[in-house]
Amino acid sequence: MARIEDVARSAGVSTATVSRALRGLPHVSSETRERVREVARELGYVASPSAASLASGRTRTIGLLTPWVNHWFFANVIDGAERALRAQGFDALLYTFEISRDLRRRQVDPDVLRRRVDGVIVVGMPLDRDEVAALVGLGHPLIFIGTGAPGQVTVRVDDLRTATEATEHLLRLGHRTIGHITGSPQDNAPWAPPIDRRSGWKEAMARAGAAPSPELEVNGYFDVEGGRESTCRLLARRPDVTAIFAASDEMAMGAILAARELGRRVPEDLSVIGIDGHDLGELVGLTTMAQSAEDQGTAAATLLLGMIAGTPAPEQVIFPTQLVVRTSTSAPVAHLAT
Amino acid sequence: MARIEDVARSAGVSTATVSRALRGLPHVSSETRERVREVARELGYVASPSAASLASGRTRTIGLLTPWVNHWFFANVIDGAERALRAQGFDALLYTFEISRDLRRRQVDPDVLRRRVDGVIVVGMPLDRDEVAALVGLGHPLIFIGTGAPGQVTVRVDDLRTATEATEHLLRLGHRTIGHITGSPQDNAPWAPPIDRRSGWKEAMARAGAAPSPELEVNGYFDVEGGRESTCRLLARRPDVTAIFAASDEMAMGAILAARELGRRVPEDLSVIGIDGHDLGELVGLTTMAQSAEDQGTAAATLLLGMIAGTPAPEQVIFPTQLVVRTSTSAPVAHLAT
DNA sequence: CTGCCGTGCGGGAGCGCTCCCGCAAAACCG
DNA sequence: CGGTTTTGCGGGAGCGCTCCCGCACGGCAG
Repeated sequence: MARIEDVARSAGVSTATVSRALRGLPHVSSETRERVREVARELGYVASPSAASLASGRTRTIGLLTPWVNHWFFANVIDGAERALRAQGFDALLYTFEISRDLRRRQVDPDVLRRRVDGVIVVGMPLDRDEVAALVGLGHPLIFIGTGAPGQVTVRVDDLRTATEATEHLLRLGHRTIGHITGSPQDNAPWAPPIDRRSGWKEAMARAGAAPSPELEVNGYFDVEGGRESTCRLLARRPDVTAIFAASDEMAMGAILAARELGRRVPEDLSVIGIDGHDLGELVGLTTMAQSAEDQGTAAATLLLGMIAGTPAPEQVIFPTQLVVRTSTSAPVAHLAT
Repeated sequence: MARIEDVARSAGVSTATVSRALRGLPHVSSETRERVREVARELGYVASPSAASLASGRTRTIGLLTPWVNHWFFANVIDGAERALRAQGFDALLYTFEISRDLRRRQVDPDVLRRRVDGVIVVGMPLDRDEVAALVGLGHPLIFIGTGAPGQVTVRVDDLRTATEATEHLLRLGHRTIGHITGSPQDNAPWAPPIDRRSGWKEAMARAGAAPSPELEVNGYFDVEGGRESTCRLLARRPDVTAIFAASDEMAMGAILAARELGRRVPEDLSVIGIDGHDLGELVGLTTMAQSAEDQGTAAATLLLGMIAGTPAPEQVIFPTQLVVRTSTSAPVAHLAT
């Protein structure tokens, strides 16, 4: 396997010049650069990343921390981020931290990242104060997507407003008793989407004079099964609920599933709206507040690479959400009748 | 930041002993090992991966090559693989190679992987002969999931049999004119799932005396939109089709969508079966041949780590698929009538 | 008692780059 | 035209590990 010295010898220059030539640094004449490139190609030379990292202290690698990749939001964010990183010659190192219903999530261990990455993107994962401090302690740029952290650069949507609009869509249709499916009871980080989404629902309800009672709130844990099961509980407790606003499309789909099981027609007997713009939303006619996860991934990656290059980044980048009305929401039957 | 020498000095031993002690190698007394560990903890010492890689030639990193991560199969495989890798202290480096309908997929460039990984997992991506040769040329263990390559270790399901069973399920219900949604016309690698799945359909049809005419075959490109659109084409061409076997759940969901648009009831006017066991299949009552993508990812990772450690691996690991009957398949209406 | 092997440990040569410095020659400048 | 900067390039000291080799010492078989 060719080393930089082989290229240097073969091109009749020093290793320093080969390094400069191949990396596009200045202080190399264009003829020399071309000759070095040619020789490198002939020898099939590829610089050793380990050696380069060791010598330079830079790894050209970004750590992607996420609960899972098999959920719509996360998969799309990662797809977008990975592509943007690769376009700039950076590698994406994946670390998952499964969040399950019962088990406490494994702590983020900064030691694993130490000297291994030039920056970190945290995707949709609320971190406690110590974890954030540990990541900051790595001394590399850090960026959050979806879930933020105080004082950290965050790419996200306006959760409060998005939730407000979703709720108002239902209110406008004439619903008064609107249930809300949120995440886990453990979601209590003040900078986490479920909190803001619940607040948006509460505020919109209160403003409309509809009481956002705690009875109308259930935990759906951000997955389909949680949405289904929590909807069953909600409807048993409050059969008068005519509409449900779920904090994610996956939970909204679970709600539709539950309605079907309970013999409630959607939207006639139960309107359902979610947040995300899940690919399969169309399949079930799900009305939703759509966001672009992929764009957020791309933006975060680009921002992070900028920070690594020394460009100051804005503390918040807010992405838009858009109401997409399909067939899972309508006026309540009672309302239609009058 | 503490270096190995700091630990050595502080513990009163040589760097060689620190290295041995911390990595659990023999020829270190247990008292020395404990002392070294203690000192390392106090100093917050973490070995530099770059330096270790450079010196040892091993990176403890695995390359994951996949078209995308935002598709059910791929996301779940990657989730499973990443967890298994991490459990053994290996890192997962993600490389996506978007396969789109029009654009030719970007070639796999082995140079990017060179000296960066100790092994490679290719997830559901048919590679041409040169690409396989290039990856083999890296000199590291290589393993395929879903899509194989001749002579390479592959983790997959029995696509031929799975397709046969899916088709036979429809035949048993009384269907005779069964359409098939396959992938892209460019799928021609003989070791790729779409090919085997089509063969399974053809064979089952032929065995049942139902002509598997090319007219019954459409390209769905393995996504929801492709499934929807191709189903519209198929039903326009052959309105007598009473059932569709799609090579993936995502395409099957597209087929259901199309049926709905065309005013065909599922399953009364059109039965649909897919392959995968997609999380959201239940939502639309999709009958499917379920497989566990996550288990395949875990198995591949475990196998690969074994190969790195020198354990010989079987050339094929076949995972089971299981018929899950839901509400998207039934006897054809005509059949019911008689 | 002698020879041999296993254990515990240290010395130090690499691994393959990057980057600081130094130097000559060319370019620039009033 | 002399001085100053810029450009092009080489030398070589690191970067922080791993691993080969050598050495001392104790146990053990013959």
